[in-house]
Amino acid sequence: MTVTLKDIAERAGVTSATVSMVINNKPNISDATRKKVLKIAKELNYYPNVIARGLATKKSNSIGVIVPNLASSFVVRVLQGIKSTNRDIEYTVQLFDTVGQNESESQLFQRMARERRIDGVILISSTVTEEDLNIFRDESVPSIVVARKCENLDSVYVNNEQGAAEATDYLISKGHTSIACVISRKHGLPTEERLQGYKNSLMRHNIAFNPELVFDVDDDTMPNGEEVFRKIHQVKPAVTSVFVPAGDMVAIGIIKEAKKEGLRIPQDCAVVGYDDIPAAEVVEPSLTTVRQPKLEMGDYAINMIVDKIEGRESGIKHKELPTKFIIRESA
Amino acid sequence: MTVTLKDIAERAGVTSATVSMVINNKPNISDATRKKVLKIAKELNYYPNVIARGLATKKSNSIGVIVPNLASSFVVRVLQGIKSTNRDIEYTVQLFDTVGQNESESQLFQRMARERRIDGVILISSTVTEEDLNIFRDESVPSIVVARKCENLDSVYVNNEQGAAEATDYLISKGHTSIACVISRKHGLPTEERLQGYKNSLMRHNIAFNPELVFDVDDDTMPNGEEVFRKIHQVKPAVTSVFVPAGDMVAIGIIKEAKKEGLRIPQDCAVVGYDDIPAAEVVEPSLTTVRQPKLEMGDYAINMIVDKIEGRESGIKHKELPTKFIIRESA
DNA sequence: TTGTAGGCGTTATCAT
DNA sequence: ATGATAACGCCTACAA
Repeated sequence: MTVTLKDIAERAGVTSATVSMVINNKPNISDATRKKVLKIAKELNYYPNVIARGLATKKSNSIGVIVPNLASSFVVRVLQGIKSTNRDIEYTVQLFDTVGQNESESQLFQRMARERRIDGVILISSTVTEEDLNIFRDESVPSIVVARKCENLDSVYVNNEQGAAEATDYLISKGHTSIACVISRKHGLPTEERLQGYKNSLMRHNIAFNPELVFDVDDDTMPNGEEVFRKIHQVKPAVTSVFVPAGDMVAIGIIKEAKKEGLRIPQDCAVVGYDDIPAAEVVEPSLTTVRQPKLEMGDYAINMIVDKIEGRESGIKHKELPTKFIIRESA
Repeated sequence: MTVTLKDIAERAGVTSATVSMVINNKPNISDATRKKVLKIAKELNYYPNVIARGLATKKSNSIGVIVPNLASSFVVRVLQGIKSTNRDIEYTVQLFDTVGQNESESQLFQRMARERRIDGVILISSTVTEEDLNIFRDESVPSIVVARKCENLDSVYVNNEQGAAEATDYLISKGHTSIACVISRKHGLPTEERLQGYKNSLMRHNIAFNPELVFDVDDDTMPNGEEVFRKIHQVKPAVTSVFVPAGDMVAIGIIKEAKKEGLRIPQDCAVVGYDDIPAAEVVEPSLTTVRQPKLEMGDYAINMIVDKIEGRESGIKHKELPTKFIIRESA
């Protein structure tokens, strides 16, 4: 049988109100009853029913994390950051993904908010539209978006422009002037920022931007990288390096295909990826890439959202984290 | 303002009881009121408060997933399986990990159950003791354990013995008689099973089991693989192949180190891993390995737990899934 | 310092 | 077919 406040109250000879106050560490309780109540609670192995508590307090004590796709190692890594910080926090994490769902992120969010399932949400998604993000602001549930800069919503993101510029700078410093750029257009804003960083770097070094050196890919997969390199390889005069904001798996595919076609990396063609996934260290030559501080983003996001929920913060906050350029062998 | 049953009831000129019945699709409601109520609900953008509902029905409509460590790609993959099946299911997934926590899996489970946070739990963990698992059985909340065979609890797992035997068989069929085996003892039962499969295979082929060819490693990381290969390389007479139940990252480390020491893979030393992680395709030569049906395990687990929660299943069920031997270049 | 009483939003059991 | 009413377990004024 499940034990409730009332059970404890009866045994202790007090009312459930008193027991409640003891359990919640409220002041103005005599030491004697406090001790007695706690003792009995322990004996009975009492745990408060969080649902009843939630109804009374209008809090669910849980935070929703909405992710586009658990298959993405980026997303998982941010989630790890969230969870490991979440350790010391009394909120439960509810996980939602939207891939293959008929509900959009914002619809899902709205429903969760209205159903009072969650006290706040962290949205990890680069693909929502600005318009959709407005729904997040309109609900009375705090939310923060990760990996995407966003004017009128809390957000934590990296400086993609700078990360991409740094990578391009590096290639240029190695003497490259013909640098292909492989992006993933459907990933929206971050892609644009990275592309801009690439352009900025070229411009700063007086290298003309050539739209024909920009290649588009659908997803961050190895086969896509292999395929795109075949196209890159046909460009005349030959490019000597490839920067791959689309992601490390594409970059790895490019390396594989380039080697297969007899090129030496990085001598004949240098490659720089984006993300720093585990496989980046495995491929040969190992992949030079732009690392995003994923754990830190998760960490910051959960702290921020808790502060919001508990009213310690108000107003819109933005946190920009730096990328880190990881030099390995491929460039 | 949040809209409740009562709000709808007032506008519709009925009581909240009636509205409740409409919302829940109960029979014996006149078409007229049903339509009217639904219309108003829609206008007001009503969503039921799941917490209040939970209190009344004594159900939280959520399932806990307890994982040892989100850093493990195995765990994440199972989680993916859970989530993608979870799509069509009205249960919410709450994620808990226990790494660095002072609560054990079973304590956490007990608390979640008693707090009525969850209607059922999926435990992905190979490291809990049999004893601890008893706590799971004792609570009145259904639970299922993934990746670990377990007598008196529902479970879904792979036939590790067979998977390991198959891998070993393959190496033997390639003419190897001196096969090192790299395990991770701290991972308990599955490790033992894999080791047993390795032994069985040797025995069936009349090859003496040599304990000195068994190496232990702490975690599934590349550096651990590199380190252990240095030891393996010192064995005289030289081994010609390595089977790595400890996991693919260790196997990849072994390949790297072996190449560094001038060996050709698989000619001088064949390597077989365990898990089939993404990087297995990336390493050169690509890694022959034992794939576990992770998505399927997740899929089965969530279906099973929902069936249990809803009383469609009772009694202890076990599901054994087959491993799949993936032949690539490293063996 | 403790008890009383009402409410949180739903569901469910009886009546009507 | 619908309405009253009492749970569900906890919290929180307010009263004593």
